[in-house]
Amino acid sequence: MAQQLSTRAQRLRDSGYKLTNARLTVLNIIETQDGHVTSADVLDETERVAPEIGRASVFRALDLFTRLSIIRPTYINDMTTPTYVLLPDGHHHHIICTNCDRVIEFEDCHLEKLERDLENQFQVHLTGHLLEFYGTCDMCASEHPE
Amino acid sequence: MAQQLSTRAQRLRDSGYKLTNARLTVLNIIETQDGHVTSADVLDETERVAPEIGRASVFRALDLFTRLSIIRPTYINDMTTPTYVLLPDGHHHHIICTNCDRVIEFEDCHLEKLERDLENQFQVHLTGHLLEFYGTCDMCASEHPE
DNA sequence: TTAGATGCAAATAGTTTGCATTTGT
DNA sequence: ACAAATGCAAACTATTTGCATCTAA
Repeated sequence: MAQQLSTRAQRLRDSGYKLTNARLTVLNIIETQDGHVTSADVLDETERVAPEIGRASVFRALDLFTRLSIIRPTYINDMTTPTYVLLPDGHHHHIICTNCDRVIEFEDCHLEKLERDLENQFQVHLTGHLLEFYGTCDMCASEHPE
Repeated sequence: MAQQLSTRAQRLRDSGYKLTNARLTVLNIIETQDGHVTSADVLDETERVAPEIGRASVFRALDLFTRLSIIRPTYINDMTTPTYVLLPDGHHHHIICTNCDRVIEFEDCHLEKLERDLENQFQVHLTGHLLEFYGTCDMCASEHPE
């Protein structure tokens, strides 16, 4: 297991979890496809890259990463399978077209102040956030007669 | 079908969808439990209230309401089943404790300006948004040795 | 050394489908 | 009247489980 340790991998270890081949492989896949991945994407890629890793371990890793706020499952276009998004610096933002399911990512959210206010108000310690806007994109607006 | 038409029901009709018993029942269930519901919750309640409504129609309704930004599926504590949240005025905000899965809702998000900026920047028409913060709540902070 | 993590394959759930029938408009 | 939506039950698909084995620390 001679993979480089990403910051996130170190975070895993710091939280007391073993850096196993399954976990590092899954993490690496998610980081490489940096953006949105479904469990199916990860399963396929894992199968290709390291077929000895079992399906269950992939799900266990996704679950663990979610609890650590490394990724976050959301529903993009599929009711059945979540799409996992990396929370690069603890946050992620995108616009989802509810007509064609296209995803547009954007950077600035200006939520730092709100985050601090909420921490004070509710006495919580916040580690990340996800902001999703829904609507129709330009292509759908023009094509769509309805 | 002598139910009162909620604003959302009218929105359904205005969008050209039929106001069927299945849809109105599901919508009513979600509005009544106003907050978070899983598909299982809705299925159970539908079974209780109107057993003649088929499972498939419930899912079809949830899917339709999602596309209309009336509700939005999210992951609260279950990787497998989405929790649907009402987007009361097109938006919803909450804090999820990644340790105990408690959900804290809050009102103000001050995202109106960002929303308008994004509409201009990407030429989209936005109908709603969801903002989730992740972290640990006060109770977990005190109990948690780790 | 040993608790924690894995891989496997079978079991479980959750959701979708196809189609004849019904229903809102 | 008739396209749209439904209910049903079977088919699917995604995820989880139990357990013997393995491995990172």
